Amino acid sequence: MKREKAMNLPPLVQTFVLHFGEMGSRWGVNRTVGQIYALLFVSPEPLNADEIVEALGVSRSNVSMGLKELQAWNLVRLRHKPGDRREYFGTPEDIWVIVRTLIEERKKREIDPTLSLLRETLMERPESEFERHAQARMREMHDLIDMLTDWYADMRAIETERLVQLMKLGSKISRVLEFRDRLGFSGKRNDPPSPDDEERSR
Amino acid sequence: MKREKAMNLPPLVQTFVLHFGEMGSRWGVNRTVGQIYALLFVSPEPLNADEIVEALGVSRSNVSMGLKELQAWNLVRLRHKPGDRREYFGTPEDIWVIVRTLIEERKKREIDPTLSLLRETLMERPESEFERHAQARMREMHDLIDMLTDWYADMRAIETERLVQLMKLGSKISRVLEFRDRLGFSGKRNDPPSPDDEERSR
DNA sequence: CCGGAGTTTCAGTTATTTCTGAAATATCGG
DNA sequence: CCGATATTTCAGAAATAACTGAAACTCCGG
Repeated sequence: MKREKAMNLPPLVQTFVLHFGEMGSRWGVNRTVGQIYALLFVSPEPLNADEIVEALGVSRSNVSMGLKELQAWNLVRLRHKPGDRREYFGTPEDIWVIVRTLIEERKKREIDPTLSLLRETLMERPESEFERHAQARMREMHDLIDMLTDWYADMRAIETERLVQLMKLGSKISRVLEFRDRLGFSGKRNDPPSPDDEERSR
Repeated sequence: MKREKAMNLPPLVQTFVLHFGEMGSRWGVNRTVGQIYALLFVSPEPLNADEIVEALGVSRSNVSMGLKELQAWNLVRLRHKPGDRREYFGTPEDIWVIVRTLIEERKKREIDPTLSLLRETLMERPESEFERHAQARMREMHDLIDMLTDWYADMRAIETERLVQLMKLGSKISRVLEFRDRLGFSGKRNDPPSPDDEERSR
């Protein structure tokens, strides 16, 4: 007597999986994709597609598509078991890897296209007063996004342990600016002096 | 001869508006909402609902709902013109206000509900080995999100000018940690000494 | 408290997305 | 190369979300 079309999971896990399903839409993936990821995330070992079908009570093809999408997001790791042709799916052990990937992929989907469009649009020549103002506004947006992505690129390069330390500092970090100001730093420290140290010269 | 059901905008603006419409879905709003916001953002002065209808070629009621949603996001400012009962809509002048609002609202919609659920779920007692592992995994997620939101709360409190300075520092900021380590800081500065400075304990 | 401009609500339609089952394709051991 | 198993594709069905027009409501001046 195997129950079809219904989830078969311990209550704690089911709650979590259902929640991720609901949130999925807000995160730009569909319900099934959210559920699959939640399941893989909490699972002690990698699962194959049929196990996911069984656990979530959705169609095999749906799972296949969901896994494909998760792979496009770089969010799953593919594993193989000896003597078993089936593919097993898991999430990265290190949750920081997951977070970094999520941010990277969302940036790619949600920020980069707009940055490109803004760049292109700012090349055009305004033909009216309205366009002139619009372009000025777009430049503001472009410059802001540009700065944020530069900053992100810098942060991404910092290793996790150090990043955590920095974040723990919280707003205390801004005291570093007080130092700079008070001591009249021109921005050199133990690097060879670089001309763009004070302000980023973009 | 007024054209109905079609956009009537200068090319540059139209490109921008259409792009925001398309991106809207990735940003968790529908096409019309994205278009309305793009239009308001580049518009030199606030617009009333009918002007938006005219510019975008969508129905009056659609604009009404879109504006309502934008208000729920705190992304529009309501203006009134003397001797005119109609409401005029605009975006904040300062683009940083917009970015801050966006981040705040997305956090509210995309992060906070999950954090709550995790908190609740972590109160439960696991009934199986699977649940035990799942809960451990959820705790990892909870602690990470918790740290990130703490950090975010700190950053939010920093005024924009200073935040920009900090971001411009980029990865150079992490040298502040080298100082700490090299000088043997125990983490006190003008705060009371805290035992959890090296590793997190929260 | 009436008239009307302005706005919102909502039931129904249209468009879009998600999901499924069946068929097609791929992969591997023998 | 065959047969068995695993996976993907895809056209249509089901579910959701977006959009519209018409009606309802609000607010104000007179």
